[in-house]
Amino acid sequence: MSPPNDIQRQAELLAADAIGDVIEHWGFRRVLGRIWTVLFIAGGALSAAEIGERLQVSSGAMSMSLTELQRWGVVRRVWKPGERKEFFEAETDFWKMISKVFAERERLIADSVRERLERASALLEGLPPTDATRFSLDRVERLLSFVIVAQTALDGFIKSRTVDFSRFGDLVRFPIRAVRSRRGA
Amino acid sequence: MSPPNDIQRQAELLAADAIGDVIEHWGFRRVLGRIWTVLFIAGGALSAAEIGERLQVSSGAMSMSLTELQRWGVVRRVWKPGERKEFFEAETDFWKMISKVFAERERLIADSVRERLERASALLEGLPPTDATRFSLDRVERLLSFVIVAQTALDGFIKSRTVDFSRFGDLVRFPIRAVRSRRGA
DNA sequence: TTAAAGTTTCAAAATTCTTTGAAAGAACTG
DNA sequence: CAGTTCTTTCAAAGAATTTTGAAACTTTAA
Repeated sequence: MSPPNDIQRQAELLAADAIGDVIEHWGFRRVLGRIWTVLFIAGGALSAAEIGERLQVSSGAMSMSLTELQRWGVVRRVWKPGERKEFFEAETDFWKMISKVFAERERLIADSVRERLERASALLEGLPPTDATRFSLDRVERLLSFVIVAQTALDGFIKSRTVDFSRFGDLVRFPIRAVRSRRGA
Repeated sequence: MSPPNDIQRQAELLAADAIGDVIEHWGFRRVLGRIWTVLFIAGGALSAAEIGERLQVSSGAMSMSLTELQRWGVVRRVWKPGERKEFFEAETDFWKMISKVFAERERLIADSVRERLERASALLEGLPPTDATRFSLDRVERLLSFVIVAQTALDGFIKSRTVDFSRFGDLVRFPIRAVRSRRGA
């Protein structure tokens, strides 16, 4: 019979892999989810070496992954008195993590996407207005509106934990100017 | 001076790349977003060859990408009378696309994740109940609760276009049994 | 200051993902 | 039916991402 410790580790890995998959489906590296899960289940702070051993991850990868997890605000670095090495613990507030990750993600691409769509729109506006260019322009502006509406909705969600996307339909049904002017209201 | 067509194409590519980036940040291949965008801006149905030419994508990649886009329900295949080849057009209803994609994503991993977390939980329940195993068990059950709450919220969002994640805090504050039993209520 | 312990960096290796293009397969046409 | 056109498949190539591990760096303690 294997010592209880082994079974506990096995359960831990099973859970870590499951959450790793979830995290991967949302566009992060699987190992980030696995590390966070090990810390979350452990409860107490663990050293990088300890985590690396349990998950079979090299010291280099651990260092990089832990830095990244901290950037996303889902893992904290802590020091224990008398101990030389650094320890890490998981953030346990799910909402905090979700909102931070959403906010960070948005921040990373929002501006560049809007800037490019605006540039595309400007290019089309500079063209002689045929039916074809007017149509394309309308479509590009719909994309831009969508991006703005989605960003606004996401911001609201982060602030209030609540979203209502009912107005999304407007992006299909109404002339684009009407939708966009409503944004501030 | 370049003919207007070139500028229109340039604008199209600019927008396609921008939306490609958005889509990539949400875990899909960039080319899927680029193809959808070209179709969306074009409005009318285009052939695979036509799209491939505009985006510089091989016929093989086009075929695979278009199949995938159809699986996600964001592009439709259409036939034109008298034309031998197939044409494609973009779904334009943003909400339809978002909800379908969320639903499909969830379907793909939900069961396997829950099954593994339940297995981990069962393993820990089979262990002699020390403080350590009880703690780990609590944490694994919190993860399972979180996954269930998130899935329920996502399902609700897809149905009603509305989410309220206020209860998320419960996953941190309350004993886990209380949170999970509340689920049905 | 030196040694020890621990962490970070980064080039190379390994792995995974994506694309290509040729061949096979369908579907239509005369 | 044979030829033509178009689509799909898939093995190999290419690209991108991730991981490793050794060297460089940092911090602490004596």
